[in-house]
Amino acid sequence: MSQKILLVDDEEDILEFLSYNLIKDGFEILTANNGAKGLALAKKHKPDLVILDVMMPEMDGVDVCQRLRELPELDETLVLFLSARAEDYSQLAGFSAGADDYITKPIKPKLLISRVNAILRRKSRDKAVNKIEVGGIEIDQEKHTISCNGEFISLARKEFKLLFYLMTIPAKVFTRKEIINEVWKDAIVGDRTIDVHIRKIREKIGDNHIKTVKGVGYKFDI
Amino acid sequence: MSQKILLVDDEEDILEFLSYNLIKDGFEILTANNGAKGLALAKKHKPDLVILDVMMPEMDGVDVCQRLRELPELDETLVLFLSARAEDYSQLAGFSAGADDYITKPIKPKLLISRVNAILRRKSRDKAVNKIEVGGIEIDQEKHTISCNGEFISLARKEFKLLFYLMTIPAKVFTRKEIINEVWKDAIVGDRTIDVHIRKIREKIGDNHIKTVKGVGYKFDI
DNA sequence: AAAAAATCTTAACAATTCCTTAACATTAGG
DNA sequence: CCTAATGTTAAGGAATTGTTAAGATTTTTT
Repeated sequence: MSQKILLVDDEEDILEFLSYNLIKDGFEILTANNGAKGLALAKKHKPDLVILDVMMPEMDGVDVCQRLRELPELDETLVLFLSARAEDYSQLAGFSAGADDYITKPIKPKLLISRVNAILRRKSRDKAVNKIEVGGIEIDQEKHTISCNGEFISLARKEFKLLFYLMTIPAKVFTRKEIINEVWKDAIVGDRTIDVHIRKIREKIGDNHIKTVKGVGYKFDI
Repeated sequence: MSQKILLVDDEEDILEFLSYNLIKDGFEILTANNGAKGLALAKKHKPDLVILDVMMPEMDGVDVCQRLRELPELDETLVLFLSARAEDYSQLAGFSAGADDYITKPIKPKLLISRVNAILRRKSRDKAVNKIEVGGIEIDQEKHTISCNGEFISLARKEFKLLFYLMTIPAKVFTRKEIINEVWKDAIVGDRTIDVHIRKIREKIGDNHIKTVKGVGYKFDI
């Protein structure tokens, strides 16, 4: 499974140069020659990493990064800045905009590749924590999968989020309020909505794992 | 009641950046730009959490943490390290010095906030009284279960509330009035209602634990 | 961009569990 | 032994959750 990288730079030369080097190293590459296009591509393809030039006309790298960070669906995406020199502005502004790393031009291929690899490796390591296994059921947030005694089951987004939340503290009863706050951060939904999702999860993983505590909430148990 | 966080870092930029993000999330913030000041502030204000930069001139984060841990009045205080990279040194030394968590730079606001919330939530959960064990019977409010010699028994909501209340002070006789006030805060109910619930609890956990004190009330005993 | 598919939410109704009560039985304590 | 307090039981009603299908919404495919 190769990793997707989005390159955003206004200079075509640099795009080509970066693409060439990264493709050679086995990455899947998307490119955009301005910030707006970059944002659109990021939304669509959810790359693992975005490499952003700080200096671009109209929407600069820092702007793009800030906009990216506002999108909840891209909270897994990493950002690496390219800055003309190691100056204060780009480092600090980029940093507080949520950059994960930066490299300075002129770009040396070897350094670029090793930096990109390092940052992506770090990501996958941080995420390794997001695996929970309880009583024969394993849920993996990174891969977005559950396996039930070795058999893989596909859950929809909300179903997954709900089950994952219940599994974070096995046997704890989560109140409907807690569930709504965590799983439906964005919207306001009726009470029956939770039930329906619980039902679907039970349909898929079996009735014995999610228990109803009437008047209180639900819990995941063996 | 907002929670207090003390930030200790020699870089003013980072202090500002962290302050900004944490204040936005409703925390009360104290800052210090070196280890000694940090220690002094910690003693004075007893923050809930101290966020420590590992790398600081003179007294580094690990030192500060060790000194903090020697102060009995701060045994409730949690420590989170900031380390430049995820290197072995900072992780290992930090944890053996008594750190509760660490995050690596560059710091992402969302990750920081969620880590901080997680760690403080963990603290308040551990502290809350939600488990009582008396004479082989354990009642767990979080899990909403009672286990009687290792065997789990399910209680309905009112039954649970009533038993939990009686168990809060073992051997104390609770009057009917007290029970009504605590368990039936909302509604007005007849006297027989209590009896019926007591009966159901006895049916489930055995007759030997809840004793009737005629004319006064009930008590939980071994 | 349109169409198709998958997902999410809701509303209505069904099923279940829980709570309360009333009526009557039993018991403890004077 | 008498009486007030508590125990017991079953039944109805209340509250909560389960289920289903249909209409929105979102995502994916064409």
